[in-house]
Amino acid sequence: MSLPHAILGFLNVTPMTGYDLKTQAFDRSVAHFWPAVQPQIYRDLARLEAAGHVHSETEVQRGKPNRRVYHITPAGRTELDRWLRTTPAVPGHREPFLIQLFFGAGLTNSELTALLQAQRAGHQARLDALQAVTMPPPAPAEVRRQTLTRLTLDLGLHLERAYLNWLDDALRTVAALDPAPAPMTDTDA
Amino acid sequence: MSLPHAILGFLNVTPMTGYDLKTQAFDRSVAHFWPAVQPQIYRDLARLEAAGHVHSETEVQRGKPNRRVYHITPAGRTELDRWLRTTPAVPGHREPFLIQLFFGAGLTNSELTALLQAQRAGHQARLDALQAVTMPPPAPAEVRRQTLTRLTLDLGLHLERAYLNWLDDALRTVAALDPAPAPMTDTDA
DNA sequence: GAGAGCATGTAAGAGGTTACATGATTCC
DNA sequence: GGAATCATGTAACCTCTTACATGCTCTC
Repeated sequence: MSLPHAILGFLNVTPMTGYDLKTQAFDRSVAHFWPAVQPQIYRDLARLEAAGHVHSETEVQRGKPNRRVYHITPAGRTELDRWLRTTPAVPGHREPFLIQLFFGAGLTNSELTALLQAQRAGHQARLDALQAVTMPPPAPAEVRRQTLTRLTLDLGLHLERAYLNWLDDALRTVAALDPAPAPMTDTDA
Repeated sequence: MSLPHAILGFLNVTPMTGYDLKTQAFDRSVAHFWPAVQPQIYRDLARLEAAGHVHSETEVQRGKPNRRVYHITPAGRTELDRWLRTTPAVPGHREPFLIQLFFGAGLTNSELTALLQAQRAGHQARLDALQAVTMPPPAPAEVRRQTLTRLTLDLGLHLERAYLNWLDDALRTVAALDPAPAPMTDTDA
């Protein structure tokens, strides 16, 4: 139930269209901890409107498609405010790559290394992207907001660095493994 | 598409029932990077059987419900083997708590601290659970498998420690924030 | 002429969660 | 007497992803 609340959070700052939410809001600020695709944003906007948390007005444009601009309502603001104080459970972490590693005793050392290196490239790219984010110069009225934004970036940096450290450890560990063939199963042996 | 392959991975070691998979296999070894609930396991077993990757036999028991024991088929083994070599994308990370932090400038310092501390408790509990896992004594024939299992545990440890470090930083940062009221929105100001 | 940007959505499906339903045995 | 363990599933629902569909304008 977090995506609708993230939408409310953005609309609470300024009214926007679904398109704006996707390209300006999500993709540029929260994508690293809450990626959102476009059909989902439109669907949740429709639900939020049905619930009375937002309302929309169509702006006619010439030469461009009409814009449907969404505003937060007082009820939406109340809901956002309430949700911001709830305690979310720590989400379960799902890592397909670890399933491969866990069941990968039948792979050769070089196959394992290739898997690890592919992950390494992916996480390095993420770290690079996070490091490329620039924060605007601190404005006195925005210190609180900017500090919290900075913290969300910092978590990404911490986690990606930890992941990369582990990958480097794992690459060394795998390189040191006895390359003796490990049977896929007991019955194969 | 990882859960069916994890099931194949377990059945490749030994035949099991859906119940065994849930209570013996998933909950005791891969839950920290791939939690699975029971209806999902039964559903994927049905799909795997329809695809010819597993087949089942019913064992009649007295005093207990019948057991439906699933075995991997040669086709299932081929599929597992193929999948283990594919390169999975780095999954998007979703953290509801960071949405609260990102939009939490309207909360008081003590409300922010409470949110951080609730997360801290959750992640500390996870770290404790990971540290409580004991590995069996190394058996020569199992070195390769055990090393890979050890690595999956290590990633959990790395990430939970990094998360906790960040939470401690964040708690200090929030404590040092000017507690001046921050308006929820521009229009509220 | 091709591609990017603006702007709206629908349809279909995969994956995951929660609640419900049943029933015997064993342990406290 | 009550809870846990064994063992099967169904039903309903929510979230997220991918593919499809449309059409104009501006820039290269």
